[in-house]
Amino acid sequence: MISTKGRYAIRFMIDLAKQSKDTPVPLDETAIRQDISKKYLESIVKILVKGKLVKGTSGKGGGYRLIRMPEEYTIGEILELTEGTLATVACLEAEAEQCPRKSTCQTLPMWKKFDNLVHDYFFNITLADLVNGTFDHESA
Amino acid sequence: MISTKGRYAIRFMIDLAKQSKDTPVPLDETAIRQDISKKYLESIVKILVKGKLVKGTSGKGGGYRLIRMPEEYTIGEILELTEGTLATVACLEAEAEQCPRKSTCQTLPMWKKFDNLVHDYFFNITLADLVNGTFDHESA
DNA sequence: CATTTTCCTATTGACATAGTAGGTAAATAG
DNA sequence: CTATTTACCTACTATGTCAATAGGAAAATG
Repeated sequence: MISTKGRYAIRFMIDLAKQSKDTPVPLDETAIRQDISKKYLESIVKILVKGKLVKGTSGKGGGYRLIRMPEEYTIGEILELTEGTLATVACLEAEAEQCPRKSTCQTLPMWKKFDNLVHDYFFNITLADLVNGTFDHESA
Repeated sequence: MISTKGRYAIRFMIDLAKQSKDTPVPLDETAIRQDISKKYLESIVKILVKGKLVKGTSGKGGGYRLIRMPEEYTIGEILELTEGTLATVACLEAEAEQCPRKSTCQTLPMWKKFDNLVHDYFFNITLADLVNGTFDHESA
């Protein structure tokens, strides 16, 4: 399950991509436009700043802006950063210790293949795809 | 993220499929073989019984057995039952109320397509695939 | 009737989710 | 230089789920 953290983060970045010409976009505006609690969105944006996906500038006339072009962000990296991991089962997480059943486990191949599927899906969608609505057309 | 509930349920059913000739398999044995806490496994199996995926018989000589042939169970239905849902985002859950942003949401198509992907994946794997290790060979 | 087994209810500790509250620091406009 | 706007930071809370554990009641067999 993908939580609001990841989903709001994506919507925030779409909003940035659409608004920002040159000037940074204040959080208030995005929060209102996207109908997300400002305080909560703030905590999510903090993750994006730390992860160097967006840049914030303080003070009057400040706000947030993207660091790269929308085409250069994959949805996968946004989700991986905000959700902590994109791994779908515990035994495939990066920090997971080796499972003793690993060599004989009859379910592991299924999880591995699934994990690849998920990974491939989200790392092949860019922020630009969502902004342009390109995605909507190419999908079934 | 798929929790132990779903993963243990699948392992439990694989175990049943492998053991059961005619006699029911007691929970103790599966718990030991699969190295899962008996009491915890019990709570998961209860869900499977209620969902009519397995049948339990009490008393001496009792235990659990599959109701159908392994080929007739999909992993999708096991996961959907034990995990409660296979929906990957809240707005696509069955009980979800209509999102007001639905018509204009630029992320919804992505989630929908992803949801279909997940659904298709798990509903096209049967219990028999895992038991036979067929899955292992056909996968990358 | 004793034993084995499932079936049922309740509780627990740890953690995550989805926020809220209240402030400090930076930058600009007047 | 000061008021205002904005990001930045720490802490708290309510609710829920996860992964178990505990203890017994009911059913079935030998």
